Amino acid sequence: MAIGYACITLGVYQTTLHRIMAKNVTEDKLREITKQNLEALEKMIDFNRENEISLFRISSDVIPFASHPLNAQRWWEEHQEQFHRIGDKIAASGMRVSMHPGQYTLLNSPHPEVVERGIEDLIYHERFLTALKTNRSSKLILHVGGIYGDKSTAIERFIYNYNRLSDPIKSRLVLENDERCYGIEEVYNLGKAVGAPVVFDVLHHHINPSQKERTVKEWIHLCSQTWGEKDGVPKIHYSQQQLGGRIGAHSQTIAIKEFLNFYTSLEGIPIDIMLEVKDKNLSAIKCSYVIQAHKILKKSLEKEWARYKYLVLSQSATIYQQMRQLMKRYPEDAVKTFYTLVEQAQVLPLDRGACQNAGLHIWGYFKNICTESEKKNFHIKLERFAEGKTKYESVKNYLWKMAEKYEQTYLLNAYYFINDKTQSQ
DNA sequence: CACCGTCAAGTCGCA
DNA sequence: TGCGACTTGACGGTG
Repeated sequence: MAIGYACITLGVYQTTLHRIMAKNVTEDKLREITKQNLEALEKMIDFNRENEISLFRISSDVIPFASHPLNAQRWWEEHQEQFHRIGDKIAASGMRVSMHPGQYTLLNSPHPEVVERGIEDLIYHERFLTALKTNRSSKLILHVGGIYGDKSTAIERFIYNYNRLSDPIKSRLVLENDERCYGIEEVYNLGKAVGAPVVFDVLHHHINPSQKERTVKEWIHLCSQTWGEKDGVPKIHYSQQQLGGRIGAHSQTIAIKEFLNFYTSLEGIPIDIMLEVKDKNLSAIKCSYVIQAHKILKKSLEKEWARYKYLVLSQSATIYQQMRQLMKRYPEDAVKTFYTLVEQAQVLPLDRGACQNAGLHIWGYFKNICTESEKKNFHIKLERFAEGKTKYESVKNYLWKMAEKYEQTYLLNAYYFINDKTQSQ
């Protein structure tokens, strides 16, 4: 039973994936970005290991233009050493990694060239997971695709092209219900027909339910049976609706209460849960800690507190104090209370006073080591923010640059610096 | 340095 | 018939 997150690790230094635009592509730049992105991936894997996250979706963007004619490099050979090192870390920690080709990867398009590009993309993803020396429980998740005016023909085309795929690809492919075209019943039947396991996506199912009267738990149970022994623990996707967002938009964070209701309703069906949520690793750690609260060491929650504290302080000094006291007393239900307080802080509106206060606290790291002009610059920026003349981002950006310059590792891994305009308005 | 338009790909739905 | 949404934040050009 593992809980994981997808593609991006927030608030962890140098885990950004880099890109290049088609018009700027050169051999050297592709090579450089590939190397850099593999280094970033390694740092994400390190973070997951250090925080006991054993389920992770690797971004398709690690290799730029991976399945595009612009990139003819044999990256899996050129960067073999990096792949092996990352793969060893994954294996050593018992982490399960997956990949999820995007919305442009289609097996059932009526346009042959679209299908061929789709197959190329699957070859890329399979090659990536194999370069990491993962076994076939490392999955490639795929949607069925479009309807093109005639669903049954579209499904036939899917089956036809699925059967053209190589065995290594087929042994990794898993099908997922989507929010528009193919509901779980159709995907389940299709999975049965081609012999592919099925991932049940809770939010997609909610938006695009199948006709047949079955409960979520029954569907999850049925889908579990499509997973063979070598496919690993059956997996589902879980996300929550962003309030006020487009239907199907993923929420900023996973609300613990709602998650626990869902989790309890499963009554211990053995599954892995991939969270699809904007705050990524933050929710993955939160959810996995909350469902096994009694097993969580104080040390682990202290690590979380270290990452959250300035973010909380910038939202509310009161909640910050409550959490400080909580960590001091550390009562029986500390884990759940901790995240409940974090959630309370997250929904508060922007409070310039609290932001200013947090800025000053962080400035404490620099006030005795900085130059006069840095000191002056900071106070000007903070002042301008307090007067409502600039965004908090400009203060944060400045503090970030200072943290980098003076190598304040503690700050470089603080959630305070996560760029997210929606989080603090 | 701050700001903002653009981005490799396919399909669907709407004007 | 053509364009925006989907999703997303980094890139990269401009002032």
